[in-house]
Amino acid sequence: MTAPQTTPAPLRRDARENRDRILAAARAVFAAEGVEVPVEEIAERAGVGMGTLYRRFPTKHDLVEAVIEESLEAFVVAAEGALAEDDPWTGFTRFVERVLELHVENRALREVLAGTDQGHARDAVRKRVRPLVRRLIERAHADGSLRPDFTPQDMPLVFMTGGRVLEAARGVAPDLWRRYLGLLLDGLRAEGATPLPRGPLTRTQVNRLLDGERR
Amino acid sequence: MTAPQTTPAPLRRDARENRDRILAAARAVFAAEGVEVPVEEIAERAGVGMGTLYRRFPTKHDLVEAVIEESLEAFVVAAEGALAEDDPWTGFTRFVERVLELHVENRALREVLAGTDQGHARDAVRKRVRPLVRRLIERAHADGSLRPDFTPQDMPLVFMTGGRVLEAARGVAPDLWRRYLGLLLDGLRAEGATPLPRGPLTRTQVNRLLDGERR
DNA sequence: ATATAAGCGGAGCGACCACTCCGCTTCTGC
DNA sequence: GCAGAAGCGGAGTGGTCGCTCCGCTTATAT
Repeated sequence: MTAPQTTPAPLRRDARENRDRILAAARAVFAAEGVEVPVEEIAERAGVGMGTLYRRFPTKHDLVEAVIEESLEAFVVAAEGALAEDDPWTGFTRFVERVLELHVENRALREVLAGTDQGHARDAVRKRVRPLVRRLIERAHADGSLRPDFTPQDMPLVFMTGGRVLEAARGVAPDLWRRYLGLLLDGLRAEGATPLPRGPLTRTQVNRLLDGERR
Repeated sequence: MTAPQTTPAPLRRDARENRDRILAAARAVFAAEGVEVPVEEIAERAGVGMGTLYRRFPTKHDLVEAVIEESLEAFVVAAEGALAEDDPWTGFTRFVERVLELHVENRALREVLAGTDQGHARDAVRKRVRPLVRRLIERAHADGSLRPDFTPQDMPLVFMTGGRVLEAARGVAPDLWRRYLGLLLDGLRAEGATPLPRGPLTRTQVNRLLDGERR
């Protein structure tokens, strides 16, 4: 077996151009309309046939993954930027804010992050972001700004709910999420925090939740 | 024209029984699985054919309306119960809590309330609940427990986000919403409230949001 | 130039779902 | 008990969407 050395064989020039056009179209359409759009719309916009699209991306999911991977990078950048902030509370809030801003620009991003459709790219990014988020939270705990019972496992609650407001108000008041976030963040401050009626999820539970509990 | 006097003509006994069985099946199935279930599943469970179901309820939407109407009543009851509470803050929180408890029991309820699929029954209930909620909020403002910049137009944010947590965690931790609600409610207290980055929606905007901004 | 592998487009397939049509059955008033 | 209106079931229709198939076209190496 000489298997591992699999170079994918170079594409013909026209094929490569078409691939690029497909990716560009998918980027634009997914960001603007979300991942629910029919594949045909992307093929049309890219000026190629269905056959061409499916030869390059055997599955709609593959196409989504390819496109979303780039956007997910911004997620990591947001976390790094937030850690660069001097004040821990500011860092924490900037991170949340920045991530939600990314969701505004890119509808597919939210659907993939919040959705339950497995996804290699998504998992990889989550793994990279996790330690950064942990430090963000630890710093804010340490300086007494973030309520001590808030754990990294609570982070999905913030993004899920913020994203929900965003999506619902899109087209009526695209920045309503900022108001909601203001309310929630006041609840995340250490000052005036009240005991919570139940503990956080375990890491395992978070994963099961994000992967879409087995049906 | 002798129009207005339209009595709907009484059903034959067997027809009436079938109608009841359809409603019972729909109630159970919608509550457990949500409104997305195929109509056929309800027909099957009721032991009737598609023809029978559609003669009684010309549209899936009609069936949903018929079933949801009863559940919506509990919504009004929750608001009344909350007003009976002596302490305004307790009343306010009990209301939110009770509504979310209703969502746990009935998946369709959330989809209809949070969804954007018009709905006569939904609108009627909203109209009835509105003054109750206003009083609930005014009371809590007056005694200084609820932050003064929280308005009735912010209420949908609470239910939308609470419902989102509920739905996401269903099957992993059905009561996770209580933890989330604890965090949010701490943000709704007057004590320690911080200025919000943007004002509330107008009533018109709320309506447009709840009706699913024209597409 | 030409052979050939790589690439192409788009009609069509299969699965799903709301909804309809119509020949047969059953209740009910007389 | 019987006529006829009311009711019934379930195969079929039309629309959507992901994905496939295959006869034709085109880049490229010689």
